Amino acid sequence: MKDKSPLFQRAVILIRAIPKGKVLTYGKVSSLISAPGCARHISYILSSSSEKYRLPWHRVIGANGKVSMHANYLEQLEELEREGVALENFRVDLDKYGWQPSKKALQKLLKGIPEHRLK
DNA sequence: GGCGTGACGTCAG
DNA sequence: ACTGACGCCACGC
Repeated sequence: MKDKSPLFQRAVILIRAIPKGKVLTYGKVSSLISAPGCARHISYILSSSSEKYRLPWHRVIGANGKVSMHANYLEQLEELEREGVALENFRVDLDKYGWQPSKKALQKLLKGIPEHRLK
């Protein structure tokens, strides 16, 4: 994906803003940046650019709080536990650890970055 | 410009 | 609660 893409930029900013000890799901990320349905794309961003942009990629998990299986998922489990996120059998309690940014905070974060134009 | 693909989501059984 | 089928959509070949 091009780094210029609004979808990409918004995703990167949002992911970087996830507080320590909190998590977001792929679907939540996509809807928060006004690109619902693009959950799969979030995964692409993480796998391709988490190093480059120093993303806290371990704080992004699948629906229902389930950690996705990927090359570094073991590292992800360690990171989460280190931040105090309890894991029970590859799962996180979203009610407890799910991040819910306020509308205001969200606006501030994404200020100046155009929304991705959905088809 | 068509076509397969993915660190996903949802729903049925 | 778990599994599989199917839907999804921008990217990249």
